[in-house]
Amino acid sequence: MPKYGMEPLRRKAMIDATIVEIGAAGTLDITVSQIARRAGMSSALAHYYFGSKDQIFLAAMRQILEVFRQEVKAQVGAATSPTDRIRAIINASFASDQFKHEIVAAWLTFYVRALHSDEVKRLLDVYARRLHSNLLFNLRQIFDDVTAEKVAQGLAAMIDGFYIRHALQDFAPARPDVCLLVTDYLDLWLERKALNG
Amino acid sequence: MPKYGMEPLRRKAMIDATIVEIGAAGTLDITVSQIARRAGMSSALAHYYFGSKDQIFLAAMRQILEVFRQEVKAQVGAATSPTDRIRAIINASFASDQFKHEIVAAWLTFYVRALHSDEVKRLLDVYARRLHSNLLFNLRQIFDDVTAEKVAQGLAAMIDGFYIRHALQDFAPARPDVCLLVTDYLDLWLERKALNG
Amino acid sequence: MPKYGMEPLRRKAMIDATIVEIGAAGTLDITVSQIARRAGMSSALAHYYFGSKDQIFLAAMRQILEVFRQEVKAQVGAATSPTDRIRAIINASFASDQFKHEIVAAWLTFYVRALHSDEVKRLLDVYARRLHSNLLFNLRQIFDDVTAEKVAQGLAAMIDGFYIRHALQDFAPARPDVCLLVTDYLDLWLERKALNG
Amino acid sequence: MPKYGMEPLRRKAMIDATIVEIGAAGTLDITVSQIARRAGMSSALAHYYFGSKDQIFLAAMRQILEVFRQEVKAQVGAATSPTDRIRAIINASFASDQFKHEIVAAWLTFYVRALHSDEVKRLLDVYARRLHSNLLFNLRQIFDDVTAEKVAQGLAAMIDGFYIRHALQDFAPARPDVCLLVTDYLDLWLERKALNG
DNA sequence: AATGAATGAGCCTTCATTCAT
DNA sequence: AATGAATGAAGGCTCATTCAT
Repeated sequence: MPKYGMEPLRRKAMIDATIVEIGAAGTLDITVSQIARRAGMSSALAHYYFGSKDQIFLAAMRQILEVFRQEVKAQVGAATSPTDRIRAIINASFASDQFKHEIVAAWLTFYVRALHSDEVKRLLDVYARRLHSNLLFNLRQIFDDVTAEKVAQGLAAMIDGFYIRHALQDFAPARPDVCLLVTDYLDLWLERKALNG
Repeated sequence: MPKYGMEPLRRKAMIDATIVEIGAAGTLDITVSQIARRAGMSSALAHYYFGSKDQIFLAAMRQILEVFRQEVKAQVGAATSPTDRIRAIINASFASDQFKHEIVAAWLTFYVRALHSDEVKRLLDVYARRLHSNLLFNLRQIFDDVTAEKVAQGLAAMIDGFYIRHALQDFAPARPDVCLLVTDYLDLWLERKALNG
Repeated sequence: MPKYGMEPLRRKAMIDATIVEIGAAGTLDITVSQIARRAGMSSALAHYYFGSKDQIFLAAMRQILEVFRQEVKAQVGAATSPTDRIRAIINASFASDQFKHEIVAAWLTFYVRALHSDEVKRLLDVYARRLHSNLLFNLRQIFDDVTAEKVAQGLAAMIDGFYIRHALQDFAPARPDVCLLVTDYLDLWLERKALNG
Repeated sequence: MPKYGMEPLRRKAMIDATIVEIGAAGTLDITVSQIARRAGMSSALAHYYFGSKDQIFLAAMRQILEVFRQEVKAQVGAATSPTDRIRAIINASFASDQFKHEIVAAWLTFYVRALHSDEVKRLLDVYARRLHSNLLFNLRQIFDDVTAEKVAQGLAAMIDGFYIRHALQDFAPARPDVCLLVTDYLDLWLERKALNG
């Protein structure tokens, strides 16, 4: 059954299967065979295309980060003011795609993996820095530099926090409420600014 | 050379070793033998006392949660007003003991484990609910119920968010700054309340 | 881009690549893919031409033996007396081509392979018998039959012995010295014969 | 079925099984499982005791070399003159134990392994150097230094050569004849010396 | 003629767990 | 109480070989 030009399809299938499998299992303790089976191929073929289990995971992570990047880009692109752009970033972070069970599970497992894999840590860092500079750039058009930095940190922490709580706690607020809460954090700062001059 | 009354000491040694080992390895992918070696005993004995690897991890987690509970209790007990008590909870969450590398690593790994272990999930839930009701109880003495709930959610998310960022990002703010940022979130709400009457 | 009449070239390329690869790796533990890559083709094509890995090795071995046969033939052909012909055989055995690292490695690995491959054993046997009868034929013109047999055995053993030592030991004598030592063995017998009448 | 104090027995069993298995298979391409099965244990236990396949092979090789060393020591110890001691070394090299099929197979495979394993090469080197200095020491009491070196090289080569031929060729001379042939090489040199004064 | 694609079989190694002492 | 001994089960990875194109 070998066919030509399968590489991109197989790679895509493996990456998707990896994310689904992590979600289903809730661990990185999943075997290459499991993933390959779900992707409809032999584990040998998975190695043929990716070289090693590590590379499979990295590819999956890259895709998740890339999809997220696109989401942010799209939402931010449609906004016109700094405040709107910040709200767009927040919304993108909680976009429904990102909030699917398996994606959140994947994020979490990647976080853990970052603790002892430099490659994974590097990838996460890229994401974190991009988010940070993105927020900071827009916040600086509203607040002074020191305040902007504070708000950026606070927003990022809140986003990550809700993300994780959503993954783990049944009584965590639902997506729309989460968006409102984070957006409201920005509003609180805007109010303080208005108050203090 | 077996001795009497060793059980509690052995268990304690294993639990401590588990936490240290998780911190050192940055994964839950550590073997019972590794832990046992660090605790100065054979892996067979570890099984004798705990029954299974799962139970070892659960015991370690219970200890971490218990230590945290004590920390909160102590700090909150010393406070006299609702606002102070909330600040005490925040401070306790970022107490230096909790912020040590290995503890944060352990937390993270437990989060992941919660994704597919009901037992772990239950334990985490207990912690989360306690924190939540603790915050809520004090916030309700300041804000109306709806607002209190919002602030509680926001605070909890921020705490978790900073916690994780601290574990993973080199450029995350340091402990004192983190405390200030979270406390400031409470202040923002107090200011809004003062403004709106 | 398939071409006509490629078969002999491809086969030759594979055989040469096999010998080089064995020399480079120092084992028979080399993969068909490695050889094929070095020969500039796909492993699938290698199978197409040779059928199996075993056949590839056998072909390589046949070539080595054939080259050696030619070498002996050429050198012996130029000699005119029995003594000279024997010396020619010795020289041919240590001809510089035969003494290259990869060839010696290949010989050694073939020896081992002979232990459990009848086909390989048969090939080695052909070589050994030819060498033996070659020596014996000439020795019989100098010595009585019993002595000739002894000298033939001794010479063959010495040749093989130096061959192997050359492959494995840093302090083994160099090629010219080896030739002298083996030739000298013949001289020792000639001297004894002269002495005893 | 675990019992105490099994380590030495298990190690011995594995080493013996390794040699037997190499002999039976005629390759180093034997699996740890095969060896372990022949030694009556699980492959996991084999790793428990040796750590890796490589270590198993090295241990087997060390034993073969050690047995050979003992053999030489015993035979040489009983001799009284330099000539006798050299003859003893020759005899030891072809001692019946050393000439068993599986031992010869093991030697050969080790030779090959030496081509790409420094550890194996080192072990073989130790053996070769010991044999060489052993021969040289005694030969120097008979011949001048230059001649002694030549004879030592010639003897060593002959020994190795017959060894290998014995392993591979059906028509190679039998053990007693081999001994005589090699010893005779020494005699040829003694005769030449007597002749030349 | 030539190759990318595909797989089954197998190997080394690790590990949680149990058992005899 | 404590441990060395022992194993079954699995997992990642490799490779000769075959198939579709």
